[in-house]
Amino acid sequence: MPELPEVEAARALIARAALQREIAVVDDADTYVCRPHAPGELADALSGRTLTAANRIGKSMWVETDEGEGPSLGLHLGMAGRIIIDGAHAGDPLSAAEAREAVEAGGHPDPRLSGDPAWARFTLEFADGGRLVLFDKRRLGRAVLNPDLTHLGPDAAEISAADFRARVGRGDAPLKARIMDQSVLAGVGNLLADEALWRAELSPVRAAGELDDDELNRLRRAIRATTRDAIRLGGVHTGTLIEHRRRDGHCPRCGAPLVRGKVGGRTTWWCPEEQR
DNA sequence: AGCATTGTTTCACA
DNA sequence: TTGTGAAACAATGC
Repeated sequence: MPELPEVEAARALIARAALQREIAVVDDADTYVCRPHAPGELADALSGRTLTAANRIGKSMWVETDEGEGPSLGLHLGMAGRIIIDGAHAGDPLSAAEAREAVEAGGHPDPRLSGDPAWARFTLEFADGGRLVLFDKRRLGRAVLNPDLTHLGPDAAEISAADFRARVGRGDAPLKARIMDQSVLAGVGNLLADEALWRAELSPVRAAGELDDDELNRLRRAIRATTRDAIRLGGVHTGTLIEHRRRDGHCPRCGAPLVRGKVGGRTTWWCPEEQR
């Protein structure tokens, strides 16, 4: 589930709990998660270094070492990854209820994390004995050295209104596919897209190039608001539409039956009455 | 048992 | 050349 809000929570966790700690041991044995690196390459590059800054664009994170003197460590949570540092975690909440619990608990203790070493796909063990773990049941997360982020568009939470209109408001592709294209705009995933389009009352299937300036501005505000709320409430799953779509299948605002279809190759829910 | 799944990359084809 | 859509990737959940 990690989309921009979950990744931002993971980045903040790293910034809060992992910086200024010397790396002693690195487990990079999972060659799929660490592809294209060979086992030992990340360990050789990172051992003895200290993490000094945690950054993010969209769903991609990179952590600097030794004030930028050392290699950077790229981290991606993929479809189901989370970051765990000394037992605290962020990323991939499995449900809205669990996300709320995690926020209320503050320290985020998670019973599922005890005794599941098989799902620790990449580990930094610090000299003080603590550890940072990329925990990922589905193994689609990544840990790489010096990640190439040049193909990413501006972060969805930071982009200016003019830049947003210029980048999103063009092309024949469905609007939803356009805002999920990470080279156009970085950070919007399947659930955040549905929620933001519903809030903006815009149809996911309209051609992106057809939107006028007012509609594009409205969509940008909806993406920002949805992102902000998701960070505050504990994740994308706390979205209003997201919580209603399977439960009763009706629009939470007007009560019309929601439509379920495929847009841009992804399952999409929307209100045919309000989203035009 | 079969289908769906939050993400990204690759490839076929317009 | 651009850009769209499907399939593959790994593994789990319903």
